Amino acid sequence: MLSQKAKYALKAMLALAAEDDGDLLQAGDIATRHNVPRKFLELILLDLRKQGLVNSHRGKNGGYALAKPADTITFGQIVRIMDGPLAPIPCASLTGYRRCEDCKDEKTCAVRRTMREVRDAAAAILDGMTLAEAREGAGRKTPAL
Amino acid sequence: MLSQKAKYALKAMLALAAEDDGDLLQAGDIATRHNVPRKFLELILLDLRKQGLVNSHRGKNGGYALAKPADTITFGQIVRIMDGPLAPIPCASLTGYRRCEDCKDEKTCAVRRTMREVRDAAAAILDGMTLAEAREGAGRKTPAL
DNA sequence: TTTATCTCTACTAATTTGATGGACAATATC
DNA sequence: GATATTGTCCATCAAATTAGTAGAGATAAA
Repeated sequence: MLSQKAKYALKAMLALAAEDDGDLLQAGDIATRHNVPRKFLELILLDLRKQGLVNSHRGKNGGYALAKPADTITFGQIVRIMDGPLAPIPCASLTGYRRCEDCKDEKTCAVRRTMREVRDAAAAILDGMTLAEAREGAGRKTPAL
Repeated sequence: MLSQKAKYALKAMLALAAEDDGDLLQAGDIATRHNVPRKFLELILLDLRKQGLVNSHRGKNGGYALAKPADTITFGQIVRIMDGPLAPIPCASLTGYRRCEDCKDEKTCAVRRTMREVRDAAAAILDGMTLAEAREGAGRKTPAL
């Protein structure tokens, strides 16, 4: 399950991706426009900044902007920052591998094998989806003529 | 994330699938062999029985067996019983659709579109994996000669 | 100096998860 | 029929996670 936090993060990043390069967007604006609790969103943006996905500017007329081009930021990066590894089970994770305490033989475990497939499929989709692509697909900032 | 409950359920169903048809396996046996807390496993098996995936027999020499052929029971069925819908987010679910409260326009929502893809990919894998297949892949009951 | 904004820490209420314990019901065997 | 064994069912519980909220402080523009 995707947490609310991750969902809000994706929406916020899409909102930032919709801005012209360098334009700042304020937490309050994003919160209002996307029905996200404001203080909660601030925590999320803070995380995203610490992970280098957004830049922030304090003080009057402050706000946030993407730290990198929209076609270099993927859903996968954002989801992992918020919710951790994509794999349904830690023993099937690449980025957060952890052995199952109760597992007798990992090599032949059908659960693990199958969940690895699920992980790979999810990773292919989420790591392949950039903010830029998502923005195009969703309809442009300036509606088509 | 797959819950412990779902993981245990998959392991238990695989254990039952490894038995010869009709042979009963007791909760205690499964629990011991797969390092699953016994009472917790009983709850799981009860759920699986209520959903028609296993049969049970009470009293001495009682136990559980698959209610249907192993090639007609999928990981998808088991996981849905334990953890609910496969979709990462309810608005992308087929079996458990629920609108996002905060969503302005579902049709153009890139988060939803992408999570639907993830759901479809996961469903394809999990609904395609039967207990029979998993059993073959994992090595047979009687080791190869 | 004022005001608007991000930053950071701490806290909390509700829910979910992962169990455990015990009484009861059914079944086989002696 | 008594006894041992097994599933059924209900209640409870501790720990973790989730989804926020509150408020003081830092920074920058006007």
